[in-house]
Amino acid sequence: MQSRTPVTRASGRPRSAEAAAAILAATREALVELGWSKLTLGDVATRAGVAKTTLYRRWAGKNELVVDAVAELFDELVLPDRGTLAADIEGVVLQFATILARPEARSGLMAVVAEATRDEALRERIRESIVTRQKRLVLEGRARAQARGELPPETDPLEAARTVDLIFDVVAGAVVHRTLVSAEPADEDWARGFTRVLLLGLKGASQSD
Amino acid sequence: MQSRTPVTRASGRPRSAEAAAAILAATREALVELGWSKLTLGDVATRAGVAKTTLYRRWAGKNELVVDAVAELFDELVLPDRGTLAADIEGVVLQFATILARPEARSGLMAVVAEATRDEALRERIRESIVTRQKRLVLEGRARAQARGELPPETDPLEAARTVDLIFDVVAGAVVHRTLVSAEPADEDWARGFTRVLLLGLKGASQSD
Amino acid sequence: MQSRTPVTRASGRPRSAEAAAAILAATREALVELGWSKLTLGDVATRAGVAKTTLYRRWAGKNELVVDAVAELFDELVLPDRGTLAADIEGVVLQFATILARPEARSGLMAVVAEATRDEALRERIRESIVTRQKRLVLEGRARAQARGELPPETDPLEAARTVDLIFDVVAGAVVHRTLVSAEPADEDWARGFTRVLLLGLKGASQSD
Amino acid sequence: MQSRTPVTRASGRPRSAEAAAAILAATREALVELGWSKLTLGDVATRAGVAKTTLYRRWAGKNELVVDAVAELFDELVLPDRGTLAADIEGVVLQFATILARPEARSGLMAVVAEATRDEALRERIRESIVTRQKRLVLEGRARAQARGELPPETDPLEAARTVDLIFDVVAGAVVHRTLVSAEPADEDWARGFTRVLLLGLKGASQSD
DNA sequence: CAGTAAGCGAGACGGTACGTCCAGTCTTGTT
DNA sequence: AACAAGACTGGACGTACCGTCTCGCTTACTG
Repeated sequence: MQSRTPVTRASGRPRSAEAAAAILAATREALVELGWSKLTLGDVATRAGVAKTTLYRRWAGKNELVVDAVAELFDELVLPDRGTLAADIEGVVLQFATILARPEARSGLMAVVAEATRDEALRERIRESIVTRQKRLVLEGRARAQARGELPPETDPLEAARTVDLIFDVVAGAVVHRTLVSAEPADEDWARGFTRVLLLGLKGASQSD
Repeated sequence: MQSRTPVTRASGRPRSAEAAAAILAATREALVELGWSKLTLGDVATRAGVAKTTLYRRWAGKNELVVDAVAELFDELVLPDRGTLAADIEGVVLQFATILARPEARSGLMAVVAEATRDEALRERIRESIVTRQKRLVLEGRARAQARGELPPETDPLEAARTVDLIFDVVAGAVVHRTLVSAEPADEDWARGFTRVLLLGLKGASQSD
Repeated sequence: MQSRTPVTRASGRPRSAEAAAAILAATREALVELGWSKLTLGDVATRAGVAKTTLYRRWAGKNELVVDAVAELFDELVLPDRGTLAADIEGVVLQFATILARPEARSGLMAVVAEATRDEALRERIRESIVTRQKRLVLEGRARAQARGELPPETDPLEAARTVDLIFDVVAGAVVHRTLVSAEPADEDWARGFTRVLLLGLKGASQSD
Repeated sequence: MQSRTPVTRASGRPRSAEAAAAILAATREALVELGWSKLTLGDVATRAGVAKTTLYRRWAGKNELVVDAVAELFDELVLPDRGTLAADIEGVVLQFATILARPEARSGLMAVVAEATRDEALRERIRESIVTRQKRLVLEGRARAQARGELPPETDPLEAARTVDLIFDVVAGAVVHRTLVSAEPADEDWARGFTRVLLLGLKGASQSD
């Protein structure tokens, strides 16, 4: 995720590659069973079959560890090709809702966002590992719709970027709010209704520009 | 917020009314300075000039206390009468963004939502104290728009309720996601763009029903 | 040992008297089983059925705790009345050797002395709790010998004090060195030989003054 | 101190001779600065410019290392020829007190003795490296006094050995107790008083045998 | 208006987790 | 094979809070 090929040939025993994977898996497992607030790093280390020091050597604390553990979950998201833009969006919305239905994602994501309200570095880490990385879905979706002729090619690149951000916040925000704050399921019906409003809104906005 | 009218006339010394207010104020103060995770109930008690036992006699723990402390913040929200539905919505969106810019709200709200992912009772408490209570804004807004003739009177009450929920999740979710996850400001420009998409979407959806 | 009657009526829950006793007993028990270096305060707390915090609330660390635990052991020493000064001294020497044969005394005393080489406060605590307290034996022995007419009443008080110190260092030092450094038993034969040399030396020195 | 002459000609790279010396010197340096309990083998290795593995290849642990480091200090002791037995003894006593005034000796010696109370192998190592080695001073002193005619040649070899042990324990024990437990200086005055008592006692004891 | 039941401040209590430090071992590549 | 470097497991450290408890004191309703 960060260093590809170490330029300076490190001396001493190299860090175990297995350890990092085991720790992240153990973190997700513990999030499922215990949730954020009862997750302890000592317990994660034990589950991973690793000493606490090994864990602290690689992550500064609970926040950083959980961001990394949760970020991997969202990499599962793919843009399905269902033939129409509306169907594609509905598909992503449902996938997203499915991930947010998993306890490790629910608990981990919100807690980390809460912590980030007071920690600029953590905020940046979230933006980098999660937000920016997943905006790819919006970009792909638009490109595919343009290829199909459903959307015209964008003319103003700045405006286009602003629209991508807006779509991302609206989609992700609505799903998160529905499932976590309102605590109602984001099922197919809901996804269909939401997608319709979103697409009509976007279409109307682009025409009346 | 908890007991309205005590049915069983309590004997013994009654609970100090000042204490509750001082504790909630101290909680918000501590949230500002320390954030959720570093806020300790011992510290809150000290700030409020109260013993820890007094605090525990009224709230079961950190979560419950913070829900109450944060819920009060959202009672500030009012629906401004700016003449058009679009302007009214923009006004509420900006007010909401302003509250979410305050550290006690950012940190407290998200943390409590995170905890609620694993605590049904807390989830219910949030729904009751925050979500349901603030849906009044959507209802008022619709009523006012209908009075102005901007919207037709609803025909299907079930569909109408579903739309209220959708609007609430989209508005609240988008603002929260924009400010807390994407960590970008929800300023006037953004509010205008967002409102336009939302209204066009809703209008289109209601016509093509 | 320290506060007789609390003048200022303490507020809050009073400290448990049983806890202190249980902790000191547990400390001696752990010293027997584990020795100084493997004794951990967490283990002592567990044995005493007490939380670690309770232990730390009363003692600053391992050193202070062990000084107190060991000091009590030496309070068992009494000056037997065996009829002659020589016999009395032999008796004390053997009692002292018996105590030093107990593992909690051996291990605890020397370790604490070792730590005290770099800690003036600890040195003072040892002097107060052990050295000064046990010099009473030398004083009593002299008084009894004077009453029997075995020793003349002292004339120069400064010289007398210096002699008490010398006797104490020679007796305690020889027994400790014999048992702990040379690692040979301080049995009756040895005690008899040692006492004879000591008494003859003291008698000779006082005559040739 | 450990391997005299390697019988089996070792293959591979031979052990660095400088390393051992550097480690022992670093150990004494660390004892001075940190004392026994805060001395860490990692720090010693760093000071000696050596890897931890090198250190562990030669010593089993902290105890063994410190015994060796401290034992060398006592090899400085020599029996001065001041003309009379009394003066010779006073000289050794003062030399011994001087060494014990050095922090590396105080702290290291007592700590190692404390550890030895629960470790027979370490006890044996101390007896071998320090006790037996330094008894030479008592033997030399007696021989010299006999040559001068101050003492008669011994007749009973068993009794003579017992006396050597007694003298050693009394001298070493008194000095150690005086300086480390009572925490008073063993200066010239004290040495003179102590020596007088010791010699008179020994003389009296040998006459009345 | 005396009695009494509950509330109150203070702070000790049994626990649990923290994040750090060190012991002693192991795994690299280098000498 | 010894070496420097440094990651590894394991375990104790001393601290910080949690939520409970036990004090002595205060307050307002009740009989």
